[in-house]
Amino acid sequence: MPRRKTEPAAEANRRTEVLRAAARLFVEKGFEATTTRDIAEAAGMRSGSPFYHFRSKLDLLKAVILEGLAASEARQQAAIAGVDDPLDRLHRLVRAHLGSLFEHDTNAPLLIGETRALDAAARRQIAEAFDRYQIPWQQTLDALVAQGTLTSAAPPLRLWLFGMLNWSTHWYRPDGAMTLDALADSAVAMLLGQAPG
Amino acid sequence: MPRRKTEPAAEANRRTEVLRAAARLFVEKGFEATTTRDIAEAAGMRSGSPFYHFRSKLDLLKAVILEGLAASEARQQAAIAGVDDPLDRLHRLVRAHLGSLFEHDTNAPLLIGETRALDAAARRQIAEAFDRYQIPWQQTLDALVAQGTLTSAAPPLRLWLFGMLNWSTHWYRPDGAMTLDALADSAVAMLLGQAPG
DNA sequence: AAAATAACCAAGCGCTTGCTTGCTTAAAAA
DNA sequence: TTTTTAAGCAAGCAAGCGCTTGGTTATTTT
Repeated sequence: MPRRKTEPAAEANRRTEVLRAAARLFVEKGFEATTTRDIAEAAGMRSGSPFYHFRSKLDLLKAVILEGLAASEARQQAAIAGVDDPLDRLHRLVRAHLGSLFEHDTNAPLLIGETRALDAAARRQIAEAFDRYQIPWQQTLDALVAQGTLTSAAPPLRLWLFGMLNWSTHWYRPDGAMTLDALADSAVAMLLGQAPG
Repeated sequence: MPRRKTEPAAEANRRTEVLRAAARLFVEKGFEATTTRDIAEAAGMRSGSPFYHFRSKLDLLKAVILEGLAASEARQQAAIAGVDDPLDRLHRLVRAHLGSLFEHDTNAPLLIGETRALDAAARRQIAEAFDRYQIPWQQTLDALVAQGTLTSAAPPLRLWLFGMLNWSTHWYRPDGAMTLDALADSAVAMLLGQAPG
């Protein structure tokens, strides 16, 4: 029984609510520290009910990461569509990524560390999705080299960049003095060697 | 009964073996996913024995992080002792930090994320230790600004740098083609804006 | 030699965990 | 109107969890 008789047929899948609750808790407390009871309660259900929508807790983790990553990818595509200038593109990529980390409710990149718990097949699938996500980054870095703004775009550069952005979740607070735009500016300046505008 | 009658009085504290085993497992599988039985087995004990040396699993985590951090600090001090040139100092700081991440057996920086599990008092204590660890970094960055090698050393710069190094644990493999020295070179080059030597 | 201590082991307690099973009911399909 | 389906709930099971307790033995101290 759908626990609400009102709202005729509109409301979207209840599965999504479980997914969102799980994503938030996984990020907040970590995968292992989050119980399926926590998730059920956060979604307003009884303890066994999430298992109607997901076969196992691991399955739920996999879905959280993959669907969250897909959302970040969509956000990324929207941010750079039609933008040709490489520096502008880079800035938008950085800003969109930080947005996925701090603004969105399903921030997948944070959960890379939790993939430990998954089996090899799931890990490979997630790694492939991450690789796809990073393709526009490498292309943009290459373009910056071609126009002389950067001197080299060997693969480690992209990984350094990606890493420094992801780690910012350990120190940046969105409600602090620094805006997300300023954070993005700072990151780009760091990459370009503090050559200020 | 100390399980070995040989080795008269030499062998160091058995506590240390528990600590090391815990450190390795916490890094490998994460704090929550590691059971006290895992730790006991890795140290060659029965399941309850670690609790002779540590009051609780959380206490063990705290000790792993604090003592690991102290070891990294010692390594850091040894690396920069008597070195005056700022760029040389920076390079040594970076190299020593990567060494703590990949070579040492108790690599504390990786466990920052696991402090979630600890109470506020322990977290504060660890944060203070981390702040101490970062003091030489900020000093060196300031010196690089003073000599004109960097244009700015505002606090985010140090955090970006620290973050990109720490995140390298997600992609760098010490047994791969790239040596740790080369990795350190690459990181410094990234910070200086790819101005190659 | 006697007493104290350090460093465990063997056994298990109470609780939490992921997950299952059988039932129920609102809504949709026939 | 009857039947089927989607979406749960109530209850609980077996395994695993952190941790305790009471004893045991090699070593150290007195």
